[in-house]
Amino acid sequence: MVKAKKQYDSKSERALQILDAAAVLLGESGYDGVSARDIAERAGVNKALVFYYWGSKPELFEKVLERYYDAHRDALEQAFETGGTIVERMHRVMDSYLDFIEENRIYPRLVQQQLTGGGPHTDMVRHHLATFFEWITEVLAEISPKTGPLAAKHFYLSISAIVTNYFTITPAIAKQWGVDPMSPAALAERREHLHWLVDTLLARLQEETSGD
Amino acid sequence: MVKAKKQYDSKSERALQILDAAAVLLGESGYDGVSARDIAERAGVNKALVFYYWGSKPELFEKVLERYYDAHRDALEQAFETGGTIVERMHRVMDSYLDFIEENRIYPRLVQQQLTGGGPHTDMVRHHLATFFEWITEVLAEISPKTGPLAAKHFYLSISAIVTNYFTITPAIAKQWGVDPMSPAALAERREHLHWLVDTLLARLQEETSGD
DNA sequence: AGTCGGTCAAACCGATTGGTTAAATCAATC
DNA sequence: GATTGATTTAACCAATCGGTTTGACCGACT
Repeated sequence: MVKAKKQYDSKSERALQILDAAAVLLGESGYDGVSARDIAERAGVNKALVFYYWGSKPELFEKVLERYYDAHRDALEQAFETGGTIVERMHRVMDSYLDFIEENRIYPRLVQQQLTGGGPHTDMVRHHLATFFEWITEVLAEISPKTGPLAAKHFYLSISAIVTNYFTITPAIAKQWGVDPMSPAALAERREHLHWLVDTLLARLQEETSGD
Repeated sequence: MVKAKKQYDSKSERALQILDAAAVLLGESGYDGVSARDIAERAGVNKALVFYYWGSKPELFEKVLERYYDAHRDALEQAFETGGTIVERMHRVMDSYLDFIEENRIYPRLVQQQLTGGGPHTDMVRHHLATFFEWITEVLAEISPKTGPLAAKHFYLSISAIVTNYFTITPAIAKQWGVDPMSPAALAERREHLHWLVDTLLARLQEETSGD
């Protein structure tokens, strides 16, 4: 499911089974909505094994989040590092973000859960958001004023919101949406929309800031 | 807290105390993270009274959500109904939405919780989202194509995402944000950002669709 | 004085929670 | 074939969950 990191390779197969099962259930029902027994059952494993491998419930879910955050950071790091124009860089970042979410569809759900009061790991989310916050404000620093309504931080919020919320909202309005929002065609169309949107915003932003 | 609706006026003061306490705690910790004992304690009331007035935990939280949804719909209904240009109408809708959230800051948290797997009331959220979906697609129908990446449904998603996510994300990055994100000055600045953003999008959208 | 609805405290219920433990199983080693 | 260490199991624990029940208390009305 999530691309394996070195530190997880050393874990036994059974341990990763449990981690994967925990991730799925956490994404479905949230921290307090999932029991250790649910996880064990889903993983096809005895409940004691959950604690044998992962210590406690908060520790287990910490590892679930950590694995996703690490994978997310790895996925976006390259996109940020390489050069090009601002528009090119933003497209690359957004595409990497979309690629990652499409491969890990429960990820935006996990993040939103943490932000809206799910579990005991809000500090992790905070630190993780801060990282991307710094990255994207650095990219936009060239054309975005340091303060005011066109500051980079506002665009960071707006863009990350429109990228992620598609995956948390559309499942609830699939009927109105017409087609399956998670079908390849629908996902491609959404990506086009986001490209158009970012292009439009950056174009006017460049106009205004160069004119000052 | 939430503007009282007629149907709640008939309820006793104690009953509303409990409802308010439930709303606050639900916003903080989510459906499964709050116990009936917590609610009673917060309301300064005996636990038995919670069930005496509201029957059961799911019923109580259903009423919490219902009260918010009703208030939200009432707040936006007027904004949609009255006329004007598309840009004017969109501004009015967005401002009404922001006014409502600023007065009820736990509301976007409750919605996100429901969307990401919190409680047993996903159908209510679905129905509620569907209502706004129809409203806003109707407003945008004049300048938005019926299909493709510039269809109204995409803008509905994008705009509602950037409006609400400010209130769910900024509390987690308050340090990086510089000022208190919920201060009047910060809220006004965010509102300016959103106006600029919507104006920019609608302007280019009108260009493109009139040129076809 | 008696009654009534609202409120309280507290005991209580079965079910479920996170977590532990001691014994059983098994493959690999000697 | 005995030993070992890793893995598996079911039984078990105290605490908490949603929800109920009983009985007393209180102020307001008849």
